[in-house]
Amino acid sequence: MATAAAPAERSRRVVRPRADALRNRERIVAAAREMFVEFGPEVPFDEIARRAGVGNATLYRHFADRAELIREVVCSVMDRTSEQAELALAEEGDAFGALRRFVHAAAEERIGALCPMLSGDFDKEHPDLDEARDRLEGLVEQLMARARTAGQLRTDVAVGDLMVALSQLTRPLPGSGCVNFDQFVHRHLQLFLDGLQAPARSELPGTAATLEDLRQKACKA
Amino acid sequence: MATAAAPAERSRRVVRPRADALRNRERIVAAAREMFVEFGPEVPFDEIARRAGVGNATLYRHFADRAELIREVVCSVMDRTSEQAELALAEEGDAFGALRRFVHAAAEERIGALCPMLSGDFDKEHPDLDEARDRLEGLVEQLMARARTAGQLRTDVAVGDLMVALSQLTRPLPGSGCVNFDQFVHRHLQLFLDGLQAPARSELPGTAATLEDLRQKACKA
DNA sequence: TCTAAACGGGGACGCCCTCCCCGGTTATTT
DNA sequence: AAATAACCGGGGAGGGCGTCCCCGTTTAGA
Repeated sequence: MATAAAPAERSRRVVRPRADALRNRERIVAAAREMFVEFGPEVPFDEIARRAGVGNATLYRHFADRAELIREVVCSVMDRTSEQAELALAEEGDAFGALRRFVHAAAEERIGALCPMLSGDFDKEHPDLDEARDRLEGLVEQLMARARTAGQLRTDVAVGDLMVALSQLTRPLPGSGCVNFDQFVHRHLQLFLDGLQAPARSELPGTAATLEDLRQKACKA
Repeated sequence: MATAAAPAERSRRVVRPRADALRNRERIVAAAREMFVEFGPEVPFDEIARRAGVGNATLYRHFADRAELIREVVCSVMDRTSEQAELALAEEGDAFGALRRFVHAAAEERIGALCPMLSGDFDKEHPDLDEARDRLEGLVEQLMARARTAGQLRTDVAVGDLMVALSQLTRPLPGSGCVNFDQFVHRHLQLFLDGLQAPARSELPGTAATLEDLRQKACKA
């Protein structure tokens, strides 16, 4: 019995994680996301642990250092955002309407919280990160391509333009979160989206960029 | 001799500031502005002093605490931005063109650096601050009113919308400044401005707000 | 019921920021 | 031009805070 290796045993690797351990890990990531959004990536680990309802030791047991936790949160947010993009692609008939829906949904996922994480000690080369970024970029590219093909999106913008502006506009104000700041965010996103519509009302300076360009530029800086 | 009070003595107050002291003060404010833009309001005083080319003691001699230095920098940036607004009002013929010119000029003044300063210990009630804010708001209101009257600006936006979005879009990425991030900023501002143009391409959620509303909301939070 | 993995919180270590002190330097006065 | 006093600069002590470990206790899993 005790040594009966079930067929599922292989998927458990060498040691199996306990059920509450997995649950705690998820709670930590969720709490970290909230704290990062509200106070930035420098928030003390102990505070994150308190928010998650676990001891600080548990946090250090799951994540070796801050960079690892940040990466986990970043990937998590990107994945959630990708899911929103897929929903928008699947459920929305109008091409530009899908883009609008995605943008507002991404704001709700607090994608702007990712911005402060691009600083400091943060391994931008991790494969998990590349995968999450590529997936998200591909989906957003699809959304934009459809709108562009439909003649609803101006032709001089790229994924990088949308994602950077989206991140910036949804970035939380540091310190105490403004009560109804969300309301403003969606107004600004709406205005920005109006600016993205075809026909273009002005000529843009510079050139469009992909997320890959941004990553390289960020590293180079 | 030593006690001979010259006629000009009255204008010198009790003690007269030395020439190099005044120069150092200006250099400190300028350096602080750069450092705040690049690293946020939590940047160490010693670093600011180093950038300014003065000793740290000189910095503490001129500013009692961090809040005082931050306030000085904030007022300085607002004043510079107000000057840009006046120039745009005076020199630009087209109403919306003046607005565009102001927005891009404000970005160059790094007005987005003000955002992180709204957090933490920061006396939002100081008269100098109120004065600078009122002046700037009045000028921007003029710019927007002219464009609105000319039928070039959508009617469902107010000063608060423009200033908050402007601050958000020009906020620097923390950590190492991205080399050609400026190029992106101006692209996004241009897109946002296109969304501000009349006729409105979509309906905005929520309601417009003035800077006064923002201040109260920020305090309330 | 038994075993061991996982948990939790208290506390020491170490870092960094703040602020003061004092010898040297520079602007101003006669 | 010399004297004087205000100002400057760098080094270092003090203090707060975040990180990380240790060990008694709890709880999932068999």
